[in-house]
Amino acid sequence: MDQARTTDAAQRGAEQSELLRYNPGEIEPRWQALWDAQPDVYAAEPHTCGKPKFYCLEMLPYPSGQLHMGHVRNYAIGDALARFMRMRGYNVLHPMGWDAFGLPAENAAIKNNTPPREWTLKNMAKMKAQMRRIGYSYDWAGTEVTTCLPEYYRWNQWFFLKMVERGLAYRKSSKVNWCPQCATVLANEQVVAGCCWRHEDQIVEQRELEQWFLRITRYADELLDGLANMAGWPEKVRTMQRNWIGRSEGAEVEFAVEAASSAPEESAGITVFTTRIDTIFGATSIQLAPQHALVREWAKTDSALFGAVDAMIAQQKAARETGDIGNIEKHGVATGRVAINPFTGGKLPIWVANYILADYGTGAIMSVPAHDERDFEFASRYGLPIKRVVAARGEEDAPLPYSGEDASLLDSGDWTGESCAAAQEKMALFAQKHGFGKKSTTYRLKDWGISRQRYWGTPIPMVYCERGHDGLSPGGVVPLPESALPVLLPEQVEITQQGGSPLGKVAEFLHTRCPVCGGPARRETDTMDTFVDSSWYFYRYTDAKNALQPFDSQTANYWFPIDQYIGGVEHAILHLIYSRFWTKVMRDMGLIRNSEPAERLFTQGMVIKDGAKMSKSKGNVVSPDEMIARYGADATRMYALFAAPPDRDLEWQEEGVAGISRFLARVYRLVSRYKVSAGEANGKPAAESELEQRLLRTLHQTIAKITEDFQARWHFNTCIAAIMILVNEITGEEMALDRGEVSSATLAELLRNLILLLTPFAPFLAAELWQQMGCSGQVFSQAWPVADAELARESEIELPVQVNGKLANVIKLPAHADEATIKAASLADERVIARLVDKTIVKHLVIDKSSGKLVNLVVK
RNA sequence: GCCCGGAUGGUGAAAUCGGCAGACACAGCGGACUUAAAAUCCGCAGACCUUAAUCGGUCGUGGGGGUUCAAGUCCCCCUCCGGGCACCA
Repeated sequence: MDQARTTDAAQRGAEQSELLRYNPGEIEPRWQALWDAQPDVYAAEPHTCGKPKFYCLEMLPYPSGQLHMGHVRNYAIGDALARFMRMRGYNVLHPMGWDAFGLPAENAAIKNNTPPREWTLKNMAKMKAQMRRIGYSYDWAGTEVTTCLPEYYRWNQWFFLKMVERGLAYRKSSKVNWCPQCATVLANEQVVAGCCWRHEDQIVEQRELEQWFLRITRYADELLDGLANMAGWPEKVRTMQRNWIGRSEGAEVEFAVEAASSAPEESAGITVFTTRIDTIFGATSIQLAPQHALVREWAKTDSALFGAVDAMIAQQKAARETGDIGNIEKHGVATGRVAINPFTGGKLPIWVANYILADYGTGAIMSVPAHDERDFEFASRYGLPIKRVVAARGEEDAPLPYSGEDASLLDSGDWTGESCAAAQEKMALFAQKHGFGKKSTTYRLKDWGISRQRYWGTPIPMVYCERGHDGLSPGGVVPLPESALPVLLPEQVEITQQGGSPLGKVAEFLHTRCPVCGGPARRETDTMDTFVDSSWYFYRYTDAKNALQPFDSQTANYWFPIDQYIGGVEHAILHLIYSRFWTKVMRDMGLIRNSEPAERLFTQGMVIKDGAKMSKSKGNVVSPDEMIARYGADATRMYALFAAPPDRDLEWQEEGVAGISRFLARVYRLVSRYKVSAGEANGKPAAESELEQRLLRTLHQTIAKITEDFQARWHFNTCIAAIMILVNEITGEEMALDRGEVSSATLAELLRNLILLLTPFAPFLAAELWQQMGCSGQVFSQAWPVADAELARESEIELPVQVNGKLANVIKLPAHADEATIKAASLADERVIARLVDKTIVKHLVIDKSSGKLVNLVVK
């Protein structure tokens, strides 16, 4: 029988292999051309359509010119979801665009002598063609946003002016990362281990420059507190943002400085920031950052101090530049001055130390060696006293330093015996009441410096009035009126790596008139950080062609918040914090109602090859084009979903793509072979025979599994495995199908639903087979199949029987068997009986859970 | 140092609630078909012991302990890998 069957199948395979060969290279471009010819094929419907809305968003790419596997995976996930939601009856917005400003375009310009705009637009066209070839269901015609075009970046300028008005954009002098080889400022994310991302041996310098900043710190508390309610975001991302914002609640305390003999009139105090005011009775010195104003003052008349301070600043700088600031060896020098502890009246020596940061807190600390590891290390080195003032109950002699807070105070005056938490509160209030301190909160988050000395970015719409005219703010800095927008980025610009911002060398751009007094003025020649572009692009998608506003509020309010945002975890901090900030600003401007941009965020894993992230330098890059040429787009994207769950890293193995391609070929042959008999179907599918019952049962179990998974776990790998099981089961019965043992209506039901289940994963093949089956309409517009629980139900169960927790046998029973039947059956089994010889049954457990039944016999 | 992830066959992985470990694939092996190959189809496949072969048995989810009738899953300790933060007062 098996022999006959094998032979038969082999012959059938041979005879049909030519005729029914799956040829994605022919099928896919044919359907692509058809869809490309219908610009609105994936367009969202009007808000009045009555369907629930679903905004499915994937992070927009930088147009490097080549789609990489990370993109393919990211977009395959989003596209599967978008297609599923459409079939589930949602009005789906699924847009795509280009994060088109940025340094690579300038580097390419220098290298190839191609204008950045030309290079960028060419790359976009190339990548768009790649995306269309893969069959992603984007509404290109309705939504495509290109951030380097004035239709978009004019609104960056508009928002900037609004922020100037609201006091959210300001100019100040600040330290920036500077790469001498690139001759430009680098964004923080472009500094890798203290070096330039493009020149790995080039240490990034700190330069002092006048910069534009956005006051993101005004929203620090809201950005932090909001994280608590963002259940749809991964905990990991929320934690990273919490760390990044770095809120520390504590107190500021003012220490008076005792007049020194050399300067009897001196009176300035030192304000320290501390989160542990409860330990103040244990303070044994004051430590100042080397850049502290008082230190600078004292060093003027103290050359020894001056030299020491200079050395410490150099050490800090070096450590910061090599990324070793955390490991700097602690050094300090006593100033000979003395501060007064306002709580105890005690005298504390004032030191300058290289481990104190000038730009955090107040640049000054009270040193409590007994309860802070760093202070302990420092005090031990320099022989400063160490005084215990906090201990957990019964641990008064535990070794120091002890930095726990689940403890109470010792030797702390009126506060002795208080818990740390209570003392922190009470002592801060006490300090406030007596005028030498207050509660205070500091943040790690700094205001967002957006100035870039680059050409290929959004011009900042400000001018500097040369007459010293004072428009709104001091120094002749004048915002342009809205009517002057957009400030166009000039086209013919010589891009070099010398002499500051390239725009400064374009005379017709640089020289302008002051909008207030009409006098000669100079334009701002820096451009905006590209993270500005990506902070609000997803609002523009909802109304991409609006020439009068960034977007229509009503439209945005219909679509927002984004229901699902999908992208790489590498954007967890910068892009995703800036986007949240921008959303809050727009809300406060009255443009939108939502406070957060995205309800749910999904971060997919990286694509790995040979154990490492794909990169040119490692030479392990797999080109999507090559995969598509060899196996087709359906196989390539389906493999990206099959090889691992989407949140995990994925090891790219070409053999796996080939495997998926073989699977799709089997589906193709199956449908091609039975489409005629299925096509003749009339009447309802019926589970008449046992075989029909079995096939329909698997079908409905598969439908249920995939439907559920799309709404919860997104384990598309097991969804695809379930489809494979269904296909294996049907093809395993081809002999029976050939003998007509399954009604054509049931066959049609099986094949049609199989195609529908494949649609989110392999849209080309699904479209082709849907048509071959003679079904009408676009397959992706069909309703998603609904699982019939009745048909999915098993008639028979496989009951594992354990003896002392070890499997003895698996016995078959009718699904409806009651507990008595199960017990009897489990005791009647030979293999079980064999294990019960000379034993006494202590317990006879029958476990009945939704996941299945199980028997365990506990014997002695 | 602190905070998140992760570790399961030769490989990618599955096991959603504590209930049959290894579904589904890849690679491999054997067979059918073929002059041959490709393609296709059928089958085998965690390790070890036992056996002529079956049957059967033991062990097995990074390591060690624990809870439980039952642990990949829960608890405690540890190792290694990946990521984030880091003299942040």
